[in-house]
Amino acid sequence: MIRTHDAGALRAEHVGQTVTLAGWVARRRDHGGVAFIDLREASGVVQIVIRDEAVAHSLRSEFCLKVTGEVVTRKEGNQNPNLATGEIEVVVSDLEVLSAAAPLPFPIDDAGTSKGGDVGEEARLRHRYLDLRRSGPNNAIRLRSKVNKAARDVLDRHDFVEIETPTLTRSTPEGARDFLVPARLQPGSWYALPQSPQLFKQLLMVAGMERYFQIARCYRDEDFRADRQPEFTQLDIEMSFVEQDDVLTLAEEILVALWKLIGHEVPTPLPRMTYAEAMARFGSDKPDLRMGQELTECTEFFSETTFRVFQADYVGAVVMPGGASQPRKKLDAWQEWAKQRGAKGLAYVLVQDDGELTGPVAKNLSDAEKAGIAEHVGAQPGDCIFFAAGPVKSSRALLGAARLEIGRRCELIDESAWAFLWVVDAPLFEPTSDATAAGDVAVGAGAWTAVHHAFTSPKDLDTFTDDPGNALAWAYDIVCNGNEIGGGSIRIHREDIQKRVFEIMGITPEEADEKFGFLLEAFKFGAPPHGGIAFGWDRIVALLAGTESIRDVIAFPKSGGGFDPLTEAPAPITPEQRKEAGVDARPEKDLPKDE
RNA sequence: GGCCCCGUAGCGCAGUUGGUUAGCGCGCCGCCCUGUCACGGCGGAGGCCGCGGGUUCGAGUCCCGUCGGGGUCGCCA
Repeated sequence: MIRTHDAGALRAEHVGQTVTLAGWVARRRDHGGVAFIDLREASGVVQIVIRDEAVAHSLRSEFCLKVTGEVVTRKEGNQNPNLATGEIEVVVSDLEVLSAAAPLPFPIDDAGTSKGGDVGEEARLRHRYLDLRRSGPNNAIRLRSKVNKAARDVLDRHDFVEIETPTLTRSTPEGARDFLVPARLQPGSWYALPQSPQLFKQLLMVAGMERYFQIARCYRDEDFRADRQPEFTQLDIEMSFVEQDDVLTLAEEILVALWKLIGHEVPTPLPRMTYAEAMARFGSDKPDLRMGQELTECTEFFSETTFRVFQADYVGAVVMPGGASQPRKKLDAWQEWAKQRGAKGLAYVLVQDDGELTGPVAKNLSDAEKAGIAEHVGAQPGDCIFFAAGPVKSSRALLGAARLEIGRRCELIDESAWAFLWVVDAPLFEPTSDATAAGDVAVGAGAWTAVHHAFTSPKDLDTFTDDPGNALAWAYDIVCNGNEIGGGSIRIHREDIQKRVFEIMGITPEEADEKFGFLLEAFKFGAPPHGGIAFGWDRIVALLAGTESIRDVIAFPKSGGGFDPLTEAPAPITPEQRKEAGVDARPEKDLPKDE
């Protein structure tokens, strides 16, 4: 090693020793005859003292240095209690510039950042290697490594086998767009990058691995969102001979180990809620339980109403505490907010301090309705009641979004809380019209499509064909603070059940064979019952790191549009590459169109 | 794909109802400084105001288009 000691580990006990350190110039304070440099490396920071002005003068921020010197006690009054190494300093006898640094595009040092303002994300990503020298981003990536290890430790205790699956493969059944890779050796044919290792992990169960996991890269070619990257990571797990509870218990053990890293004890078992209950109470399949303001069902309450808007399949409400005093302008803004979400608007009633109901909707209510509604929805004088009426699903979704917006605006969310929740008993199918509104690549042409995926086991094997809309699945999502951080299911391992599921989804045997015949074939050879879960690793690490964006916990993330500002990928290719890759090759026969 | 916001010095930002020489902080460069730790002092350099067009006597400022970034809904588990 070039260094004899870690700079950040030096303490009073090292006084008198001659040490050689290597690191970067974090800050320099040149006084002419004497200069101080904060030398930074992975272990921390130590102050080095240079008495040779000729040596010190040319040093600049982020020069990479090797220094040799004696560790000495700092004089009384010269200690720096803000530094772990603040009782000592290293008096340099020899200094070598290992590598000089050009002027920096943005400040690296924390003090510089606090002086000069936050750095924009684009600049940070363009010089991500410098960004990662900064303490915040650096710690986030280091935390991610610890998170990986913590999970591996738990899984190792349970005899899991870590197995890598291919990234050049066939389309997997998640339903997003695939990234495609041309196959040079078979012009006209393409690999797909996996949207998840779903099919492979099931094959590994057939292969007798029994307990598989992988920290797996997944690829989905969808439009960008704050939370999304075209490539992202899952902790992917699959287990044989298990039931739902077995998977949930293991998942909880992992979550406990992860949150322990940041000093939080997650109490287990985690609460569970059915999908139906989550939708009814929170208007969401991933409720944020850090706040109250649950939705109230008012369909029954308004069953006799003469107000035409409320003569609907569903009427629900959510209360905004203190919302009655909002100025007209703010109430109008809520309408805009609702319209942005594709709703016609957001009906509201203001409960005045004297209990009188006002607002445009109030005059349409009967006296009996006016007398009872505040109590029915739990509104106090001074509150605002928002209503949504119409189809159950969209109305609840609107109220659920309103609930969260109320939480933000009224600061009802307990930011210090960690609220975990299992959402179980998800529906097996949803009407295709919901899923494929915009030409989705959903598998199958039937009236129903799988909510999770086509291999999810029905809870009731006898009745699901009769009433697909109400059939429940052995599927579960783990939710933390309103984020879905993982999900999985017990899979179908019986051929007859799988056939019936395909049938309901309108997948013909031919199509099934074309898309995942290899899996169905595998299932003919004594497939064990199995199930699993996949965690959204980027989001989990972001939560643990306390950052807003998953970009902060990815070493080299992409920015909007899938562009990497550092490498400037994606990039055009040469005509030669184009020809060789076979991008333009005409296949002998085109496959039938999707849909 | 729809809607909203932002592009001004290396970085973070200001720039009035359109007005003459576009500012501030940090950083950078030079000189000085022997106990600082967000060191300090003096001096200096650095701008296609994203790009293209238009309105105007005059555009960083107003209009149209375009590119880039961010957010959000659609989409995506």
